[in-house]
Amino acid sequence: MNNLLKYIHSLTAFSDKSWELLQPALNKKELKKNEFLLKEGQVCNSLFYIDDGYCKSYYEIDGVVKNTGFFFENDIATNVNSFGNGLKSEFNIIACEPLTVVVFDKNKLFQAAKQAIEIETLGRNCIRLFASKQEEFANLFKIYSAQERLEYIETKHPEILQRVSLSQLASFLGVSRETLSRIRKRRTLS
Amino acid sequence: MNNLLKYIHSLTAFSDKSWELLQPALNKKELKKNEFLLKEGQVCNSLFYIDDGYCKSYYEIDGVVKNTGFFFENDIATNVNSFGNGLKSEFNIIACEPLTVVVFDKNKLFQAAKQAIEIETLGRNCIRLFASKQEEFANLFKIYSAQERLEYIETKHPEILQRVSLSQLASFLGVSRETLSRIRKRRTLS
DNA sequence: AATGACCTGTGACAATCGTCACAAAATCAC
DNA sequence: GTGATTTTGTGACGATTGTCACAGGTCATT
Repeated sequence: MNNLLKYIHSLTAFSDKSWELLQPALNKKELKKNEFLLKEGQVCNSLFYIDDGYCKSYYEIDGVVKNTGFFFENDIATNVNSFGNGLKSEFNIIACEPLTVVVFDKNKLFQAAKQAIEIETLGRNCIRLFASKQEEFANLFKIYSAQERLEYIETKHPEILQRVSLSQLASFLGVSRETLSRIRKRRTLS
Repeated sequence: MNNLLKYIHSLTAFSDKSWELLQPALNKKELKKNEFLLKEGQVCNSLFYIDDGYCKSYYEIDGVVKNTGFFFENDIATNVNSFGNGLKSEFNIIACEPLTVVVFDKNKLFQAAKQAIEIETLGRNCIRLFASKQEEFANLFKIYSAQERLEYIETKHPEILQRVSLSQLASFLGVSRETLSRIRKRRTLS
């Protein structure tokens, strides 16, 4: 839990008492590669703090996998829409490597937040970071071409390229595997 | 302020006392068409509750306008990244019609939130809605084609089509104006 | 060494898209 | 109403992309 505590302190002031109050909502969990954190159709009642390893979110449409997000150490993975509104999730979250997460249980988290405003503030900050990330990637598609999106990831988020295969990255960039391969080729020629 | 109060009550339990504590952070403002709520390069220190009219966020890249979001009545408009981290905004927010907004001042809001957990919770819920919306639109680009994105907007967010011109909508969908026009033509022929 | 699973590249071809240019239609200001 | 401005549609053409098919490479396991 040390990584989590550091992460929390980087986000907001957090007393020992708040940390104690938060404990009942936390649950450390180890997952094997390809185990699900969240399945399509389920309601998401958890936030997943990624302690070690990484996971991805993906839609499966007509049998085709479309990756929508990658979550590494010190990220929070969840389905905000399902978590916040109690709706069924339209996508999956799956471990891409052996994965260690700290699971925040929604109900117990809300109970704890009522007792300590620091926990409420922590929640707000977690969601703020999440929103910030989503905004960043949503805008990528509106202002950049496929090639520019790749270059953006290369400069601003090299960690993704270091750990995710190009096949996996392609749908995240909104292009086919073959197109991503050709974009890379085009550049080396010029 | 009636609309805002209803909006708040739809999000979270909110006492009269919290409402009073919140007042110093609020400031009603009227803007003409094409007035800026936020300019590129500025730090965003406000949340804008849209009371009447609508506005949009856009990047201007090499002189070309790229719309990234539209905000209507009962939406909150802001730059989460700038607001949360105190960074300069990379995009603009501008009134598309005569606009009435309630401006939340960041510092005064945070001060009020320290005194009432209900305000802190309100903040969390506002950001949660924002994150939810961003996630929805970010995923659109990863899982759908341009035509499918248009159809998604038509069925799930018809209010955008009713109020925004097709020229304005095009960059939001990540295509050129001409392509959007042809997608519409293609469909009427089949 | 052999096997199988996965990843990457590439050729061919059709579909889609961006850009430039211009015209028609709709809207706005006076 | 009239002229100006904005919006939308469309033709032409080159660039980019998706799809299908196949080949070579890497890596872990046996």
